[in-house]
Amino acid sequence: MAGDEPQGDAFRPLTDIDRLIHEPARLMILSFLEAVDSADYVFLMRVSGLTWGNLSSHMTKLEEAGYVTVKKEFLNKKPHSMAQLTLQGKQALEAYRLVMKKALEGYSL
Amino acid sequence: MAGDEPQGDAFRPLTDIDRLIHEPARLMILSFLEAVDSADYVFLMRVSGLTWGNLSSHMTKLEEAGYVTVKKEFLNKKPHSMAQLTLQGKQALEAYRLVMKKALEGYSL
DNA sequence: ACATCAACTTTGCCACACAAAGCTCTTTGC
DNA sequence: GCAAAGAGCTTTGTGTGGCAAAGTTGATGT
Repeated sequence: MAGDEPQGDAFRPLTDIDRLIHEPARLMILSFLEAVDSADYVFLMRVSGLTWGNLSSHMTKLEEAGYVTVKKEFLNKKPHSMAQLTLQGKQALEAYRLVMKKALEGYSL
Repeated sequence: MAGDEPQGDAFRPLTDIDRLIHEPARLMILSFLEAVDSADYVFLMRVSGLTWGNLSSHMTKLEEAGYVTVKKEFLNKKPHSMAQLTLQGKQALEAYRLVMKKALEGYSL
């Protein structure tokens, strides 16, 4: 009795897409982190155009999801946050890309 | 003085992506409508897996944005809603796809 | 000493996605 | 022929969440 819906449910890949990655700001951040492997908040802010507040909250969410790790240290007596993509984050990003690419192809009936 | 940001602002296509289309349910609906050119709510509900309530509110938003037109008539004494993608909707969808595809390529620095 | 700036975090608000309830007709028991 | 059920929606309610504004903490000018 698996699959309540009669049929055709294989035709909506977007229904359970990863909302955490789907948010544009976060997709940007993850993509950048994938490219550079490690970056500090100042760089991420510059490159993403986010404010400190938004960047901070997005990073917290990504960290809680286990998609990034953030190392906070003091660099010449100033706080400094370094972010890095985790394996889990990389895999989630890949999965997201697959689903999204498929959805962007459109449906040819 | 155009462009407050020093530079590099060409490197974030996602900042002003169309949020109306970015919503998965709506992207689905628009994609389906593009394929069939015209569909009723029952079909859209089946194919998208949305509830009546959600479909209704999403369609209202799409209509208000001018992305679809909805014609409501009585078919054998029952209400019947037919939706159709507008030119504006088709163009917006195309623009969305371009931005999103670019973003999914990732950033090679 | 006071203000300012850098690097954040926390709080507050507003929009919005989803669910639950409501609404209007029609059809189906009984 | 009348009540209950169902089809086809719309409206209301509610919780999540993104963004901005304010707050925090310490170092650095003046």
